[in-house]
Amino acid sequence: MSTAEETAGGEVQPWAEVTPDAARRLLLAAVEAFAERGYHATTTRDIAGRAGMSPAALYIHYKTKEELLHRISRIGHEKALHILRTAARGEGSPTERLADAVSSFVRWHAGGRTTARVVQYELDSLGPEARAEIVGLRKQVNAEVRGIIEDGVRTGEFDVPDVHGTTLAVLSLCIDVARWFNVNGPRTPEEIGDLYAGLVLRMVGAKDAGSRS
Amino acid sequence: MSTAEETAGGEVQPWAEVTPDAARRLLLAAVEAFAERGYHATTTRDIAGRAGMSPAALYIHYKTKEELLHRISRIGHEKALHILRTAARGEGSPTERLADAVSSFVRWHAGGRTTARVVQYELDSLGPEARAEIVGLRKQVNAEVRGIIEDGVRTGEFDVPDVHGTTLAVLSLCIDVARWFNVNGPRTPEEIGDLYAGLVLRMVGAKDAGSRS
DNA sequence: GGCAAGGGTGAGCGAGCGCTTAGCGACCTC
DNA sequence: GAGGTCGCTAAGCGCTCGCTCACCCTTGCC
Repeated sequence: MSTAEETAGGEVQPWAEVTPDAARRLLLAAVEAFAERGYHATTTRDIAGRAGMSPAALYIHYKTKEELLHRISRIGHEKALHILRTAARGEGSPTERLADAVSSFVRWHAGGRTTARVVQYELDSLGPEARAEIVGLRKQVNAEVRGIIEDGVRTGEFDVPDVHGTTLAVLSLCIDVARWFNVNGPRTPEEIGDLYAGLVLRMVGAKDAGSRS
Repeated sequence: MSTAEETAGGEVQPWAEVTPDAARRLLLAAVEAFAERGYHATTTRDIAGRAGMSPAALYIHYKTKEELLHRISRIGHEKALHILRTAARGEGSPTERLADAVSSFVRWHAGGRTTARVVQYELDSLGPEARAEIVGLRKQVNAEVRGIIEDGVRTGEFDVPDVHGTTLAVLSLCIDVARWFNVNGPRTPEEIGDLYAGLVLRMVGAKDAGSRS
């Protein structure tokens, strides 16, 4: 299930699209710093320092500190949406597709916790226009999950009295992994993904929820 | 289920213990500001302004800005722990106690979203000693929930292969309510609490999970 | 009335912030 | 080898930050 973008350490590196090299190094440094201390507590001097550059170098590649966060947030959300779409629009029953979606979404939040933290928790640090764009992406994320659940209800595989509320809860459960997951903890992203897929199948009342590991 | 501390607006006001009055007004202003913009993005001038005071007034009642966050975080965690303890150590079957714990815990996160946001998401803004103290409280919170689940497994009411992982997931689900809950949204804290209690009973494989609203 | 005590204010300190500007060296073109 | 371009740096601007300090007003006690 792991893609070519994953390193041995498990951290996803989907930043190949960012060029030139110096801009990518700055963006990576910003992701680390934002994840560790939060957007507002991070200084441009810190970002530039982590990238091995002077503070002024940042402004050659990015207009403002906020543009850095915006770029990170957009790329991250697009990646998350892509992961969910792949699972949601794949073949298989709604049960299989929901399990696939949850486990891969959770793996992304755990394995790429650094990025996921920035993506999920620094939304409010964006300005109004940037936030509006990101909110649009989040609605698409929501729609993908709701789509699978609706499919399962239609086929009779799921028993879900409140589709909207349950969709919200499922996504919420996955997203919060980025808050508590610890790389040095006892569980791998894969283990959390499997555990959560099973829990979510139970939440939607899937017929064979118990039969999965 | 609502306590005397709840106002008509649904926002909990457990700050009666903070005296004198000026100190409480400052703390309340800080809770609002931290919840809206985050600890690091909030200025002491903003806090004092919301409380109708000059910037210097803050330092009569609190040594630093961080002490404000520490006090808020401790009081909030103690309140959350008290809510969970009341449900966990009440009478009734594990199923009833778990449903009670989840619904009241969720109600607190939704209804007192302002406070809950600060309590749950600004932990990393505390210094090492203050954070260590709060982490201790969080472990007690975790233990209460795990205790109920273990009871349910023992009586055979629950079917939980991974007690620690499921405990983590249940708490995570409840806590994340503080991130997304919207006071102007379509659902009341009570509705979310009931919905989540039902979902959690399904997660632990409770026998009568489906029979609850 | 005298006066200490405590809650409050206006002004401002030193530091660090996001960001700008002038200029430098490596490289390409001809 | 002269000149232009690009990526980058050293220095620093204007501003706001957390926090302090000298002073003031109200209150209660004798």
